[in-house]
Amino acid sequence: MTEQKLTIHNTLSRKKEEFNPIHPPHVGLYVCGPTVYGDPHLGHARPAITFDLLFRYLKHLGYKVRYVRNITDVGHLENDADEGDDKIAKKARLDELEPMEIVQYYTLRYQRAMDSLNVQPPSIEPRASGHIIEQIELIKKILEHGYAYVVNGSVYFDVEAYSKKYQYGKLSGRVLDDLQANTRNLDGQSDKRNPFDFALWKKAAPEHIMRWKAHISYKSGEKYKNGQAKKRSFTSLGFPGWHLECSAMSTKYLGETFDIHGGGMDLMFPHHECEIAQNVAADGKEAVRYWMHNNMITINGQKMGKSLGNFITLEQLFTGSHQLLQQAYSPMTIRFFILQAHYRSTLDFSNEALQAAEKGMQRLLKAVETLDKLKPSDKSTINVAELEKACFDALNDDLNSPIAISVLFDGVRAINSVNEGKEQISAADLERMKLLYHSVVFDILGICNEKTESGNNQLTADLIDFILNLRKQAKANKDFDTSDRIRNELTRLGVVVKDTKDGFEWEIG
RNA sequence: GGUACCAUGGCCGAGUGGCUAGGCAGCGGUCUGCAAAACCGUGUACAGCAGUUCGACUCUGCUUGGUACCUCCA
Repeated sequence: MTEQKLTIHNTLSRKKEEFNPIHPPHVGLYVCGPTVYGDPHLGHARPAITFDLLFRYLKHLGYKVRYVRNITDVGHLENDADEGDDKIAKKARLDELEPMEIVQYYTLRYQRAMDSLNVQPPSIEPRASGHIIEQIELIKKILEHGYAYVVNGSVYFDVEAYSKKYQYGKLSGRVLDDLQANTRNLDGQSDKRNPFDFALWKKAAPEHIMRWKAHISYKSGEKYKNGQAKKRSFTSLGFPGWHLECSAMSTKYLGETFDIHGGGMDLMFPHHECEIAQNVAADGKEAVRYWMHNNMITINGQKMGKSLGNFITLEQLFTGSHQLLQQAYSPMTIRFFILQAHYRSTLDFSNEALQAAEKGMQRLLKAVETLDKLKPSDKSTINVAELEKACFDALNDDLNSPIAISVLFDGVRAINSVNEGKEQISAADLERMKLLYHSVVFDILGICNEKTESGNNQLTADLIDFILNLRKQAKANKDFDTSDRIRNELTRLGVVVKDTKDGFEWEIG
């Protein structure tokens, strides 16, 4: 369909690169999912929708994609100090619930929100807690290769040792010396040799409610006099470090090397940096070919984040129940809003911007409906091929959805002009146009028409049609008192009446 | 403090060394009993200063302002 190939921006090289999968037609895609200890918010929607677009587009291009998006349900600490709390354990303690109750509750809330945003479920959605064994195996390998050390039952990654051979910080552009100088050291509390070391396994205090027994035996670097490697072993009741889960699960489901790893830009350091280090330390090679990072959503120019307390949950957005919101915004409005900005730009939230997105999307969807009503002519005065090319060129250019959408809007004007008889379209071009809009709008951008599915059943629809036909009669008889009364009453009941050339339209608003 | 990034018309938001992105709002028009809706048309903006260039919003330097990461965050 297109001559141009898909290029994607690789964070590693900071350049757009042509996308070539390792084992075509298969593509392995891993994206960092949520830590399920709170309601999903607008920030969660961005990576989900960004990588949903990628997922959908790769499939459109004919690739067979295995998309893995994890659920973090253990190991994500409140802070990096040794006394750091596990987020889920903490929430569980506060609410007097089993940690897995918290996990279950928020996982379902997340999935439901993603569903309403028309985000397709990933192929595999693994949980960290279900992969403790894999994570312990990984720790063992890293210990045997000499890039980790054991202190008081906890295991830490030895960044300094790793840096002698490999470049720690290459993804985020950080230099070890800077890290050394600038990392906060919480005085004396730490078992770590260096403040920038990170935990692979944390020994848990007895009151810690989420912990697993790890029995780790490994060949240490030390040797007996006869040359045999000394074996060491220890048992520790604890839990895995946050960064470990993604390394373990991506390797398990996508292999030691795979194509694309995505996530929010805020995860670049330290999370993804640590992930690279863990994979290299364990297997001697980097796992990921292309790193993709979406930018943040801002609110009044400031990052929206859980820790900043300025986030809006998706439910609040859908229902309009937040002091910053002037109205409710439908899931599709949110989706369209996010797609109207490029995924690597920050996107500023405002009521005005969301309202603009809402109206724009309605215009686009209306035109897609109009497309089905168009009458073909002998020839075309509009260039569908050019439109199509511009649209796919944009998508191929690092998923430039805002440009693709702007091209679609050019087409909207053409569609409306044909409808008004100002332009003409041939039967073949009309088919091509329909195919283009259906595949780009519905399949790739994943926009669906929400209007039709609101709770109005057939009886209601028939009744409203009946009443409006009475009004139409009244109008024909110039009985405007009656016609206005009907319109006003329907408006009061929430039915928006729109007069058209040959009759009326209505919708429940 | 260190390291990045950004600065575009009323708002959101693309992009480029010379040729109008797009959406929303506004304005003008078509339609209409009125209104609404819908549709059509319409806007030369690119933080400031200096430099490179035939030509810069786009390249370079400086200034100012802002943001992010360095601690958990999508």
